[in-house]
Amino acid sequence: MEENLMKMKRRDDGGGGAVIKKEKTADSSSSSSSGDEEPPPAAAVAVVPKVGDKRTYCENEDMKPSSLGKMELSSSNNKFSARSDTGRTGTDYSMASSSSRKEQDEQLESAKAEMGEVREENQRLKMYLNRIMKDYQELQMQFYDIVGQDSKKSRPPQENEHQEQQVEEEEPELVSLTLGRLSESKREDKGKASGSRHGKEEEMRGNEGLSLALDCKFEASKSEVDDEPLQNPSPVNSSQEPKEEETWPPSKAVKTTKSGGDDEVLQQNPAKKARVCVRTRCDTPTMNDGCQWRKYGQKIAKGNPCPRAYYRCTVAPSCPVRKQVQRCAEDLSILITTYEGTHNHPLPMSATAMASTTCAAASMLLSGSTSSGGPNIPSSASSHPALHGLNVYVSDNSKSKFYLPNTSLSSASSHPTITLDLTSTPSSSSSPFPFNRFSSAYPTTARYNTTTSLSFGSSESNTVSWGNGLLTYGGSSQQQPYMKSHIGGLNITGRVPPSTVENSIYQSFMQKNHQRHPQPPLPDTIAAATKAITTDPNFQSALAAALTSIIGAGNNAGGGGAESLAQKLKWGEQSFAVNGNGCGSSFFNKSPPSGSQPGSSIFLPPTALPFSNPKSASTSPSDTGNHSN
DNA sequence: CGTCTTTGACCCGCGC
DNA sequence: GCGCGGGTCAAAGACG
Repeated sequence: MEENLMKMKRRDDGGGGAVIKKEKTADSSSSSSSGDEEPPPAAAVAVVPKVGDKRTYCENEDMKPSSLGKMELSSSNNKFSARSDTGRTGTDYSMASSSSRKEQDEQLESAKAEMGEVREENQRLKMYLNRIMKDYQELQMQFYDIVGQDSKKSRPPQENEHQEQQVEEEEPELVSLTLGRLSESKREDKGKASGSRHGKEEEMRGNEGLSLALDCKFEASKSEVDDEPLQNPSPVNSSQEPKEEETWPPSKAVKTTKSGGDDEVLQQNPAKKARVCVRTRCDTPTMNDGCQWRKYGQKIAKGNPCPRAYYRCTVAPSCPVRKQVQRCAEDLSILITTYEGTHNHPLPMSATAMASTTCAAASMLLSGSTSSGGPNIPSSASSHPALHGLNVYVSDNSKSKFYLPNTSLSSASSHPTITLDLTSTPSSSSSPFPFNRFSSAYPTTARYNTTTSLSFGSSESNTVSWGNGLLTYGGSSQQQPYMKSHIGGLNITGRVPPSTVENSIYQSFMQKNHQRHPQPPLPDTIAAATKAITTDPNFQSALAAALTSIIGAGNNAGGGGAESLAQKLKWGEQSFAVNGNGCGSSFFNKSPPSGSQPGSSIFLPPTALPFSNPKSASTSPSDTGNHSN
């Protein structure tokens, strides 16, 4: 046993560099291949006239450039298509004889009508955006309030032996999240201020419009500053690790690792081996979550033809974190990643988002399971908006059926598992809409269905670390208009006055889309969740991850309307370097060439799923298609 | 040559 | 107690 551990350590030590190297290679390759993944904008672009394209429109006197601009902003391809035809018709009739006057007038009228519609839509969209902005600002303010309160609460020292309780109580308080990554300079500052959480927050607050500092009290005190956490594990954002370590006692690691800490944890709470299951849409073998993983096994689980791959975290030699990666049997495009354990090392910037999310989920799970007392943890799931905006299911394998219909992770041990459904599309439904994701496949637990879909990792076209999760709803690029609603959905997650958001965002969404997606977004659930947001600090980390992901998407936004939207989403966050520098370079260090996907950078079509590129297998390379056993 | 992935074998827990 | 299935190990091959 000891021998093996040492062996492993040696291998892990050496493996890290190689993995990184490989990852970089993968990045470059993927980024270069982004063009291939580019959504066929031909149709959309060809149809959508540019503002300056007067040849198309200006012959029609009623087509004003300003209106055209708005039209373009609305990014409604279908409508553009219609209007484009109209424009061409206008060209024709300018050469027509006066006998066709009536016909021209009719066309003109229809064009005007369309313009009116478009304007209205633009107005609505602008309103949405404004609301989003306002909501965000309010949320930010409340967040700061919460952070302030938490920091005060966390002061009282609890040095008793019951770390489990302590952690569960303190964990939310330990989190100080940074929404939106920092520029290089900011990172430096951050590092310098690692010991002073409040100072850092204030600093960021002052300098950046969007800042929730990821930090951990435990770690911050003992950790050093490092801008390159990968190479030198002295943490800039090491927040998750200590928390997770205490809240997610790794089952196997406890067995194999003789360290006292783990034993302690195990003894304290042997039954609680929380797992966080993340469902994502990903074409690639694994989702790039920013960590380095080494595959150590693969098995075909019963009920799922797709093999399950087992990975160990190799960022640190002794890191007990493991993850299982498996394709969903129902929808092979869905990747199910189950994290178990806690990083005992600083994480790369790109990995903090996922870690914080999973940490929040685990915290939510554990705290809920302890407090609610029910094995199914309904109260936990329903009362924890921590991951609202993601679909969250909580299951305790000891009782309830694991949410994955064809997967049973429960047999080995009692693993309370929380599932973050980051797939925006139903696995089996033809509808690409997240609202429709109520399916029998998830029978057990509360679900927060929102419009938010956080797609982790990098895509072949948008090669980014997971932290650069892209906001996508899994639809085609032609569904871009919905994007705004999705963003609204996210805002709902952080929105404190729920009624406003629900009414504004969801209503708007439903107004626009309920024809195609008649299923309501469970307003009660949303209301409860949003209401609980104000009281649950766990939300912070999930929100951080979510917003970070979205902002990362904005960072990747190439241009056009998406870019402007993304820029607005930055909320004044200047440190998001569009070119992939600064925070973008670190956290979203794999930004694709901007403009490669005009007007749709945020909205990756399903063909360009924002996940790890196959070559980035370094993080978890093996193709799960390989079968063994 | 060193490292990583693959994969068959083994271990262990759980249910019957 | 036995079988099943999940999880892990470790030798061998692959890869850079």
